[in-house]
Amino acid sequence: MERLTPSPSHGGRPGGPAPTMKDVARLAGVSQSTVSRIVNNTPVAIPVSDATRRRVLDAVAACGYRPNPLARALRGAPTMLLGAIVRDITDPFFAAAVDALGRTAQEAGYSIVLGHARARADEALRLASPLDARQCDAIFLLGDLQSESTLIEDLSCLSSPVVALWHGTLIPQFHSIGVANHSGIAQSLNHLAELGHARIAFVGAGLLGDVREREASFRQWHTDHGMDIRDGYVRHIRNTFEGGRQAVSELVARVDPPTAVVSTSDVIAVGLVAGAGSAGLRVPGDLSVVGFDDIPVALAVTPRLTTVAMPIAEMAAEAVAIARSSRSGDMPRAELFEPTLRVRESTAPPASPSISTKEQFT
Amino acid sequence: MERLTPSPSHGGRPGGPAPTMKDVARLAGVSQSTVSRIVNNTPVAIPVSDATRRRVLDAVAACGYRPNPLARALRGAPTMLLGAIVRDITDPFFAAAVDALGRTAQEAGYSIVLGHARARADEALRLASPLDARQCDAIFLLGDLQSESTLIEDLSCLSSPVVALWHGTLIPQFHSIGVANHSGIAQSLNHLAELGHARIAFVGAGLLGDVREREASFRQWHTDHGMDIRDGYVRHIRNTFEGGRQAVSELVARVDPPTAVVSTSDVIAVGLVAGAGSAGLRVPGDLSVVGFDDIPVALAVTPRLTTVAMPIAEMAAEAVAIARSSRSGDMPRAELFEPTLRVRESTAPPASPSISTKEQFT
DNA sequence: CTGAAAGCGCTAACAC
DNA sequence: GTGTTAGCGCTTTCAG
Repeated sequence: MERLTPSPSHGGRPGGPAPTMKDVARLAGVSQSTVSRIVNNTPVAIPVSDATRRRVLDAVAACGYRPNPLARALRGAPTMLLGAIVRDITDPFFAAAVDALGRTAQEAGYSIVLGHARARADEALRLASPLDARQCDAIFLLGDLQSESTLIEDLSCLSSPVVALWHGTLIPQFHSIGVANHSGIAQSLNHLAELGHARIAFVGAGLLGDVREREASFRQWHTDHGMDIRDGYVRHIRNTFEGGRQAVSELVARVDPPTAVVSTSDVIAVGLVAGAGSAGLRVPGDLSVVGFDDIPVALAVTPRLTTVAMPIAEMAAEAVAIARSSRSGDMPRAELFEPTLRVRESTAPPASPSISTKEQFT
Repeated sequence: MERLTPSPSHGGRPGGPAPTMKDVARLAGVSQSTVSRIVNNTPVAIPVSDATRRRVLDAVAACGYRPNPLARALRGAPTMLLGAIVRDITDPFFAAAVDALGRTAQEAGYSIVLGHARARADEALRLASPLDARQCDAIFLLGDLQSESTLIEDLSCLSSPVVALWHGTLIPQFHSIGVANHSGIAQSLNHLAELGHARIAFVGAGLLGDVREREASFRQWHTDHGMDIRDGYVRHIRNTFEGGRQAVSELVARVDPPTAVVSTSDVIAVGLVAGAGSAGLRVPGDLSVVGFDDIPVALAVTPRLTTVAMPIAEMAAEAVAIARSSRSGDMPRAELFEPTLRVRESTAPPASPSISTKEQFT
């Protein structure tokens, strides 16, 4: 099997200027265009002679030539770079999303460039967008970035396709891939209702689109079922473990504590479980908890989290597919994926004074 | 304040070909080179006339011109792209590392390109490295990638600087930034020893460099202190929550269970705590647990993890600094950062039959 | 003070 | 079958 890359013995001295196509041409005693044809396997009416091909390929190997992607890109070739603009890669859900994107991208030969959400109002036009869109064949928006309005505007006058994932509220000018939040929340609440819960709280990170939708669904579901939501049962916190911890400590201090909590992420839910533990409550005995996302950390706690799972990999694959197939000028497409509730150990019927926790737990 | 980017009203129609420098020149009625000078603020003996400058700047704004980074890069300008090759972004520690890298990078105007660790032995020379190094001004290796020997070899005959972070065992040809694993483990063990622990187990993800070093340090410490390590007290698992869970269940099933465990990551440690909970053990009462990394998830469990923290941000900043300052041909530099033990709630003196857990917990 | 022209590394007509 | 040539968008001498 042929080596793909130069080893030092091939003459590719580190530090030396990279060999160009011209060097190969000189070495093989042919013209530059011939090298180009052979290297690119350009389909041509009458093929290249085998002798020349050999000579050129040998020269390529000899000097460790590799085509310069920049020059190719300048000529209009795709850069094979996909931009992913994500607010916070530290959020395990988005880390998972980037990973999924990376995997599908890789299969198609692309790499992922991480963009920065925070727009910088800097010196000059040259850094209009830190991740300059022209270097990428497509841009993915991960999460709700509506607040970055200049970003959105920048992106909307761009020739490369933009796909928004998990943006929550729609951005009309871009393709979009989202999750059916309403269904996810309804599944969670139906599950809790079947278990017998009537006092259910909601804990979500404020502001962002998907979360907002989930909260709306939470309210809608209560309306649909003729149930009231008690004052203070809907809490807005930051999307952190600590946020979950705090929220639960406030919730259980009430005179009418909830018997169950649905949260908008597993990060929060894990914090909820930890906080419940610190407060001396058992989960699910004293408090049932439902998460959202089904990221690895959902299995990191005892009890393992009941949570809403999304087909992240499929969504990422679809995003890449849309990006690749979309021609500029196409109508933006919008797709919604169905989430599924994964019932695990963090939900159970609410405790009632007469029955011990153990017995209720089917 | 000036807008940095074209809005549609400026004529930057989405989909239309991006305006080039030539367009601006025509629009302003000057030559292309003049535009270049003005746009780049080229310092020149006798400056450009204010009238021309105005005209050009107006033209730039009018057509929404933005320089093409590809063309600049072709001319030798830096691409402002930094490659980060990371085995698994899903590992919260490396997500944090990438985030830190991204932040420092951003401050300097760079973006991060995610590379793929898994080398592909594909069709032709054109995709020698999926993340072609020539597109990046520098490459960062995150974690131990020694196993990807072709990657290492590829990278070593490269003109751009390569910095290896958290590689564990040294890669002689690259700059390297690591953590003093020995110190971290020693701090953990000293802490446990002071608490009175004598039966301490080690749980680590196998194979990789930093982990290997940590295991060696664990053994070294025991030797230095004239202590034996019992058979089966050193366990190799995958770096997952589940791995930690399983490990603890095996450990506590022994006739001589350990009273404390040190692990090579917080992910494992959290799994350990969860597993202990499932097994009916209290942490730290029945089992003390020490993690490594001090990532957010360390606070996600009850009790909060005692763990070894690394100055991730400083390390990332130093990596970027080295990358920027390094000229090809420089001697590789190696730097070691000192970790610090953060004592929290997951460690306490070992239970002794006569004293209740509560009382021991200072 | 400004313009003309060469060329970065590569591809794609077009010749021969 | 292979070579010549003209750019892709930009920077940079070198002339005016």
